[in-house]
Amino acid sequence: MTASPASPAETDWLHLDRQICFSLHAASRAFNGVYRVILKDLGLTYPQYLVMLVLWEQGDLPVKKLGEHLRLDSGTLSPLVKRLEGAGLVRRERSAQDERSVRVMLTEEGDALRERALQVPRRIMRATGFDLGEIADLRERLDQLTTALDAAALAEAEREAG
Amino acid sequence: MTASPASPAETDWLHLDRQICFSLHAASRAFNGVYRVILKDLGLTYPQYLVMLVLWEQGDLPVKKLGEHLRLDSGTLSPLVKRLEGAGLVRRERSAQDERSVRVMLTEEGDALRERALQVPRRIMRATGFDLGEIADLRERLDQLTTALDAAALAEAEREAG
DNA sequence: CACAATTCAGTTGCGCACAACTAAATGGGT
DNA sequence: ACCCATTTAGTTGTGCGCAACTGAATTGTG
Repeated sequence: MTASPASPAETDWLHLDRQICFSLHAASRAFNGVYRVILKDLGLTYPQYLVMLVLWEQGDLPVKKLGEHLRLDSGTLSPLVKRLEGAGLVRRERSAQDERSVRVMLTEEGDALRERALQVPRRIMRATGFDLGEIADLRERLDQLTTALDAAALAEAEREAG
Repeated sequence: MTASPASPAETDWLHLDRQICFSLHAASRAFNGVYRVILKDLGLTYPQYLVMLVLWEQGDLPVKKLGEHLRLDSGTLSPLVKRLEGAGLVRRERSAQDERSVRVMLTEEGDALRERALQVPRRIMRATGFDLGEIADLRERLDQLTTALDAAALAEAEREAG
């Protein structure tokens, strides 16, 4: 078999793919792991923390809007919000104007948790070992990747349907 | 509380954190989504594909070694491998030398699937819109991140225990 | 040799992600 | 006014990830 330095041989693509998807998969889980440890103090999981961050920043929101901010659907959010409600951090209230809509509102306790959460981001930053610039750069790449991937997934899905 | 213009005010950290963890979370799910669509042809999920990639590359392996390659424990791997076995892609065989160990081996069908999987990496590459160099660069950053995060999670866990 | 500690696979329980579905409320078109 | 498509939450089922545990086999130590 001859060497092909320009583009990898057919077979090597799988090896490459293994490296790439493993890296992202592992990074995501590692991130999740650090958040899990740090958030244990607050009694939150990582996705629950994401929901709380949105509520602290945006104020009360209907489930639908929450889902748009986080790209999560009701299948994920409904039980998650229910657990936050069980923890006393959040109330749910069906809208009077539109009875389909359910507004998720911070309780006093949920609002108070924000103070304790203020320490989280710096502990995460320290854990990454990255500075602000590196994080911003990584974030930009990831967002770029996400945009491209979402578009591609849509195209693939349509290729199948249409 | 005095203002500190050099670094963001206490409150802004949460906003920043929201952006960062959302970006990684979203990228991971977007990646997963593209793989899901593309792998549907092969009848594999994304983590199942990862396992198959390792087996195609390394040959038969005990569950333990599989877990080391993928950083997954038996709680995740046992049922996953069982499903691969159910799909006829893999056999499990308890080692004669060490009866604790279970060897995961490709069936003929599992080995044959490799041919059809060869098309996957390039479809993924196309979906990302990145070239080889950009992907390699991103991969390097992610690995760097994972290493730092794993070390930090360990340190946090030890801080708690000790 | 005997006994304790360790290793390995598997199970259970919980939470998340997502597809597919249900049910109720709303809004538009005729 | 009526019907129908759409919107919004929620439920169900499947699979992954991880912690905590069980049970069997192996290894190390006295």
